[in-house]
Order: sequence, then C-alpha cells, then structure tokens
Amino acid sequence: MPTTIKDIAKRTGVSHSTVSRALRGDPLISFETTSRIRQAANEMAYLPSAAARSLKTNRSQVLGVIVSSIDDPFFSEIVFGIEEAAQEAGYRLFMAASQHDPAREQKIVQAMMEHRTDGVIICSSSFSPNQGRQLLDYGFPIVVVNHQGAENFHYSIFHDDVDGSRQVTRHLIELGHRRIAYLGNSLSGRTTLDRLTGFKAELQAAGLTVPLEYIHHVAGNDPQFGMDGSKFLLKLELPPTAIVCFNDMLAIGVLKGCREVGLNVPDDISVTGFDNITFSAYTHPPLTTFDQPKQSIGSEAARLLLDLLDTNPDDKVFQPKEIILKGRLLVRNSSAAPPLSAISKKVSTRN
Amino acid sequence: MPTTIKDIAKRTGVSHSTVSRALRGDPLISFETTSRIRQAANEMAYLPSAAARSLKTNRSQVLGVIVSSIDDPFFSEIVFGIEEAAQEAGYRLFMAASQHDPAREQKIVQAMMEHRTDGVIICSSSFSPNQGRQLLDYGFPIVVVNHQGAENFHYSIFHDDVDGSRQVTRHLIELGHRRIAYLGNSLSGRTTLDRLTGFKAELQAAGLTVPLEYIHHVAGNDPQFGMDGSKFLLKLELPPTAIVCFNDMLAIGVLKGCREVGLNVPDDISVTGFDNITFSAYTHPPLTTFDQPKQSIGSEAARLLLDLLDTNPDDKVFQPKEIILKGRLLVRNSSAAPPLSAISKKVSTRN
DNA sequence: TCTGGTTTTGCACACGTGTGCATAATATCG
DNA sequence: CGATATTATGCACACGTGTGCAAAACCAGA
Repeated sequence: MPTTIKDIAKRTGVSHSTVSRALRGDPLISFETTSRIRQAANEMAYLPSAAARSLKTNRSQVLGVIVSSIDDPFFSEIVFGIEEAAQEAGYRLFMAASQHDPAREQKIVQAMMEHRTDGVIICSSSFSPNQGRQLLDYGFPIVVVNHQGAENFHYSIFHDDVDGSRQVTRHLIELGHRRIAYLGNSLSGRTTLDRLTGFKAELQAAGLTVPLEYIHHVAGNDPQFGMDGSKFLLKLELPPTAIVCFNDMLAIGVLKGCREVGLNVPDDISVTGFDNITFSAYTHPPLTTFDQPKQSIGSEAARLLLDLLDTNPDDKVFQPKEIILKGRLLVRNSSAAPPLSAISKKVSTRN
Repeated sequence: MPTTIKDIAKRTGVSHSTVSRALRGDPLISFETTSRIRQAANEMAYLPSAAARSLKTNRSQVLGVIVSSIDDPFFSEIVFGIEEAAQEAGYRLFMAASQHDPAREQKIVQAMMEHRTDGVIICSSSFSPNQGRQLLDYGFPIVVVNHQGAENFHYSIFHDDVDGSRQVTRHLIELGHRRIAYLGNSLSGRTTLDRLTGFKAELQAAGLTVPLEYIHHVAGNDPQFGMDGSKFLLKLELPPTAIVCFNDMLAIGVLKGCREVGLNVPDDISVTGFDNITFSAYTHPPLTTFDQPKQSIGSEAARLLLDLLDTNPDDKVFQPKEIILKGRLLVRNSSAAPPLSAISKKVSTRN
C-alpha cells in the first residue's frame, strides 16, 4: 500500500540501497541519480516507514513525555514548549499522563520501552521511584522536571518553587498579614514540599509562627479540592487572613469557597495561587500568583534531552546538569491588606 | 541492550520462532516448552520491540489522535475518554495538536503516515479538507468528531450543538430575554456554525429577530478573545441583555469584560457558555452552560475506530456510521431574567 | 518392528530500511 | 590503447519479529 524504497528502485532502475542513499543525501551518489530518485519519490508520495527506520537505526526520533495530568493547564503549556523544541529538531512526542496512578505509570513505562523512544522527559514530580528506576536501568536518557527524586536522574529542570513561594508569602506579609495559611496538594510530591518550604521560611524570617492547622493538604489538583480545603481553613476558630495555595487550580476553588461563606476576596481574606495558568487572569478577582515560565521549562527540558541525544555516546562524560528557572510574582486583585478587624484583634492580643 | 527473542531462544535452547510462538500463546507449541520460554522471558524482562512487530504485522497498535489544541480543557476530557477505551483494547495514543495551523496539520499528517498508526481520530472540526483527503487516500480508518467535512469521512461522532444551542437560547428566552447576542469563534468551523444555527433557529421559533451586529465572531478560543468580543457587543447603542457564547472559554472572558464595564452578571446581563469545562463551575458567578458528554464522545470515537480495526477487511461492507451524542442544559448563576429597565424599554418600543 | 497419523519444532523468508565492502563504471595519464 | 586512480553503484547482510511449510519427533496400532 504505502510506497516503499523498493517501489522507487524499480521505477528508477537502481537498487534499493541507492535509493536509500540518495534520499539521505549521501555524497557517494551522483547528483544526476539523486535528482532522478528524489523526483520519483516525490511523485510517488514516498514517506519512510518509521518502524523500519527505527529498527535499523536503533533510533525512533520520538521523545517520550510523561505528565501527571493532561487536563492541567500548567502541564499543557510545558508540553507546548517541549513540542516546539522537539519539532524544530525533527522529533515527535509520545505523550502519556500518569494521573498519579502506579498502574498507569507501569503501563507508560512499558509503552516507552516497547516503542524504544529515544529519551524521556518526566514532568511529574511524584513519579514513582520504582518506575523511574526501570526507565533508568533500561538506558533511556531522562530529563526530569521538578522531580522529587531528581538526584537519581542526572539531568533536571527545576522551577524555583521555594523562591516563588517565599515571594508570594513575603508579598502577603508586606501587606500586613500575620495569619497566613498554606493549602497544599499531598499528591504533588516535591513541588508542594518546596512551596511549603518557601512559605515557612518566609514566615520564619518575618518572626512569625504558623499554627499547625494553618498547613492543610488536600489530595488532588482540582478546584473542588481547593474548595474543600478552604472550608477547613475558614472554619478554624481563628481563621487566616490569607491563604497561600499550592497552585491556581486550588486557588480557583478557594475563591469559590470564600464566596460561599460570604467572605469577600481580598477585602476579608487574601488568596494567592501559583503558576499563572490562563484562567487565573479571569477569575473574580484576578488571582495574585507566581508566574512560572512554563513554556521555557518545557523547551529547556527538550533541549537538554536533545543535547544528550546528540552527544556521541563514546564521548559521553558523566556530567550532571541541573537548570533552575525562576518565575516572578504577579500581583493582581486577590490580595490586599488584611481587614482592620483582624489588625485590631492582633493589637489587643499583644496587650 | 534490550532483551530480544533471540536472547531467549539462546537461553532456552529453542529457535527464535518457537519463542515467538510460545509468547503469543500459539497452541502448536507444547505447554512445557511454552512455560519454559515464558519464565525465561519474564526473568530477562523481555519486552517486544514495537517497531519490529509493527513492521512485520503491518499494525502499530497505535491510534492517532488529532485535536485542535492541547490546552483546551474540552479536548483534554475527550482525549481522556479516548485513552481509556484505547488502553482497554491494548492500544496506545499518538497525539498531536493542530492549533488551526495548516503547516502543523501537514506535519501531523506526515507523522501519522510515517508511524503507520492503525487509525486516526480527528477532533478538530476545522481540520483542512486537503489534509483530511491525504489521510483518507492513505487508507487510514478515520473517525471524525464534529467535523465540518464529515460527509467525506464515513464514521462520525457528533455532539448535537444545534440542539444544545437551542436549549441555551430557549432558556434565555424563557427568562424573558429579547435582546440576545451570539459570540462565536471563527476558527472553529462546523462547531460554531451549528451553535449559531441553533441560536438563530430558536430565536426564529420565538418570533424574534436578531440585529446583524448581535452576531459577532472572534478569531480564537482564549478567554481574552471572549473579553474582546464582549467589549464589542456591550458598546452597541442597544446592547444585548444576554450573550450566548460559543463556549465556556469565551464566556469566562466575557464575564471579565462585563465586570470591567461595571455590568453585573446576571443582574444586568446574562452570559452563557457551552461545554461545561471544569472551570465553569468556579467562575463568579458559575456559568450556565451546555454540558457535553466529553468523555463519552471520546470513548465512542475510540470504540468506533476499534470496531473498524477489528473488522476483517475482506468482510468490510461499506456502512457509514454516524453517532450523535446529546448533552444537557446546566443552569447555574450566570443567567437570570433581564433587568427591568430592559423590559420596560421593550414595552415602550412596541407602543 | 514397521507404518501411519499426530504433534512439535526449526528453516527460510520477509516486513522496509541502512550500510560495509566489493565490484563496476568512468576519468585521467602515460 | 592500456593501466591506474577515482567515482558511483550493487550485493549481502541485518535490525527483531512473525509465519508458511517442511522436517523431526512422538505415539498408537497392526
């Protein structure tokens, strides 16, 4: 059915190996013969079989990409960056979403191996160590993005979540907040730990303490989890005047949760997100968030992996590489000074 | 590097063809030999090469999936449905996003052909006819979702956008709205045409007319386009009391656009979306929308394609198939009766 | 033990492509 | 024209897997 090299060879009266060489631009084939062959290939709409080529060359020209969830806009933008860089280099993506499910992870690992992708980019901070081990043992070049077990892999991209979280938290402190809560995502692994670390560090640097119940984790990344989390925090005897959310997805749910208990954001309570996904500019009020260079994260990861692939294996020197990309605080309308009632209470407590 | 069938043959002292047969469960190989071979394969972590198998069998066990945009939550959920059904049948997905860009479309077509995917699901209503033709000519079994050129393909899944749009529009009419605008997405092809058709049909059935400027199209699917579109409509001398948006993404931007000119939704103006993506429950106010069975759309498309693949080619009878899935109106808080001022104006106009 | 039937396994080939090495064709020089 | 060097091409093999057909092994009956 599809045109093969043999079909072209028959039409042009040369051997299949000459066709192969001509199409690949081998200088050993004459210009005249090459032209004839290429014209025939063009007329016959020849497209190489990826499988045959892959089998012969031991290269698939495909990069595996593993994300936590395909419907999280954060990952969509990272994938966009990966795709742009990959396409530029003639690679295609084989994408899979792990959904934080070990069974899915195992199927994904198997798929990557069977398809013999040229390398793998893992954009799931909580990808299981066991499956990661399997990929490593198989010999894949691997680049991880914000992976909690990054020390097991030698090529990593990080977004600086500690710094980002510190900036968000400092912003709230500078606004006058003293009761600041953190809402995390327990499925998220390293990412939430970094953001929590930054949160704590900034509060500590400001000489503030955090009540234990001000650090609350939900088990997912959906706005509904954000809403559930806000319910918990807002029910506290002394509720926070600000909530630092693990990310925009949770923050969007927190906004709704505040509305449902009659709290006005930011007049009564400030809410911040993280990531600056598309929707965070369109919430009411628009979210103060930490703007991650999502596409850059993706394209840096892809470039790093492509560099690894371009390196002659014999020349390979063990040289771990770690790239840290920084974002920037984006102040919108979901954060403001705490309500006066909260400040006056604070004063009376001190007397 | 990876274990091959030849490695297992060497260890078990049989030929590679016996290994192949045993692993495939061929009854011609004895139970005893099969067990030995399978144990060795297990111990040696054998995984077949997808390329070799594909080359030999002329089947890749991969379904191509083309979506308009990977960061649109609507498509993410469709893909999720596709993925579930495909995985159940032992298939993997090779996904690509066309971004309404002909150059990308061409690269995608080429990729599908080179990889010899077993079939293709097109979830892009505006996928170019020329590229679609190429896929058809190549002999791919193809299932299209809401494709504007669906008559060129024989296997289609539709979501009933005419009916959905009629329901949304009727809902607004029943609330008392008489000045209803439609905000469309000119890149969207058939989908926006259907939704506009339903909008017009329902207004006509209610004996209402639509000023020309009440039908406005923006050139994209981002909330920013929704905001731009709202700016246009709200500037009209006689602005609408309700806006039917092509989808939730645009509606989210329209909500912000209304806020920016001091309009309260739904007290001053009603806004409806379409699709019921995750975020539409978390907007302020939560969007009235048309809830599409997104995952069902995906899984039906995959099942249809898998059925096509399971059919013996010699038994194939030309039998076009078209599945129409219906959604349901989801009334939330973005729609309400028009403001009294708009109704009183209407009365005086009639006198 | 021999013959025939059944079961099990291996040989040979091939899917489409790439490439080392040998051979054929061409060009140049004496 | 013949010899030598250079250029261009083809042969043969192989990547890993699957399968038709032949051969080998096994079993049962006369």
